[in-house]
Amino acid sequence: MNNLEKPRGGRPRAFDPDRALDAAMHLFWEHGYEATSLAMLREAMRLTPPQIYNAFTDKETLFRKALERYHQTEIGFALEALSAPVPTHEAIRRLLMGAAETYSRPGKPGGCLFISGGLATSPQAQAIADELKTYRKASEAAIAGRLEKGRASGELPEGFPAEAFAKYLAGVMNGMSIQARDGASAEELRVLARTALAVLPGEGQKQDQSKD
Amino acid sequence: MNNLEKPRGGRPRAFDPDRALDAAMHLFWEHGYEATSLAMLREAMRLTPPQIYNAFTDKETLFRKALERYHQTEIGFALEALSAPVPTHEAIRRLLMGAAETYSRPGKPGGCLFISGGLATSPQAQAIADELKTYRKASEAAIAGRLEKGRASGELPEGFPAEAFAKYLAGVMNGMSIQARDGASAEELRVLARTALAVLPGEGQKQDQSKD
DNA sequence: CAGGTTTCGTAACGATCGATATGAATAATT
DNA sequence: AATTATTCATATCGATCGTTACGAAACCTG
Repeated sequence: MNNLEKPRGGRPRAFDPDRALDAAMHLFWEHGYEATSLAMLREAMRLTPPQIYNAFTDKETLFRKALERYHQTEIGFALEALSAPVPTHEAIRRLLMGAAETYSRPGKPGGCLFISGGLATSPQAQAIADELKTYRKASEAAIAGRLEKGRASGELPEGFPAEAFAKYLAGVMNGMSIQARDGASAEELRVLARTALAVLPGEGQKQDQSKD
Repeated sequence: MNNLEKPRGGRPRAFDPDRALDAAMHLFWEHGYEATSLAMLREAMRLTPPQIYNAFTDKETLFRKALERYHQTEIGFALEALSAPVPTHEAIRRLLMGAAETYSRPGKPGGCLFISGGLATSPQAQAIADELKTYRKASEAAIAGRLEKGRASGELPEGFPAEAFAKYLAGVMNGMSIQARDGASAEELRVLARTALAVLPGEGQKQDQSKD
């Protein structure tokens, strides 16, 4: 499982597994798990089928590793925002603004892989759908954790419904992902995010639609 | 194209096309366009392949007719809400609350067919993805139209950004669709909708989270 | 250099995909 | 009754799906 493990011998790889995984990730990001065929992967990764299967076991394992890589390389903004030593409102603002940028980055597929990867799947790919759902639920839980922290510190009201609010914020981010896929620009997503932020207590509750 | 047109002769159909189309619609709703195979459709519609192809031309046409039927039979709440002779805030409230119910109806697939039907597709199904996007954009435009009407009538402020707000509301509904697919209950979706509504001017701007 | 190990390229596997050819069966029309 | 039109059921089409034998090639260890 570790890329750093040295083999005891044998013919060396003629390709960089991480670069190949990157190509696969972008393809899954664009077309989803099931709609991405081995033929497409073969062309994008510039590998033969046996090379893919030797390095990544099978299509499902390749997709799971693509998810891990996406989590590590593409959406670090989320953990950064939620763990930054800033007020709760600012943390959530960074989260939504980061999503606005990340979901509409030029040269990358629009939206979030955790959604585009497979929302409605065939029964055979149910495990993949479940895996993606797990990632989405983890995001929602992370938001809830940050909000509860804000409530504990007194930034948010006593009876603030952290979980319900996290479900709202996660829902907004999911919606942004779809809007991004439908062509929304980074600026449009920022405006959407700013509107969504207006319901969160803190930061003086400004209701205007002017730019930052 | 019309179900009411009488044939000049020939053997009569041994099935009800509308019931068969309903079965297909639910299957597409659950699994999306590409992940729904003819074998699955054959079983759910209780028809043989030639029956399906004779009545609906091909899989793509069947899906498009399923979209039309979904639009007519499942999401009438949207047009009702937006065309009802009620204040703007109430119209939008009905829209979001209707979505909360419709996206989590027992016995039906979670979420909205216009999203679950195919968000990320193979290149061969690009036309289907475009068609779904057109439906989503039409929804957003309908919301924008209702908001502009509210602005024109003086219910909303002079410079109210109807289109940007419509993009926010459409995004929230898209997010609700995904939350519904991830198992959110009608009540959870109503809470989400109520939170989202708080940013819309009118109705006294109440910020509490209590039930209706 | 011989033995062991891993990856290489070529070719093809069985399963499933969407879609159809074929001819019998059932209706309205003449 | 004969003709025409449409749907029926059976069987199967070629293409693509994910996956894998197979043997040669390229490295490390002894």
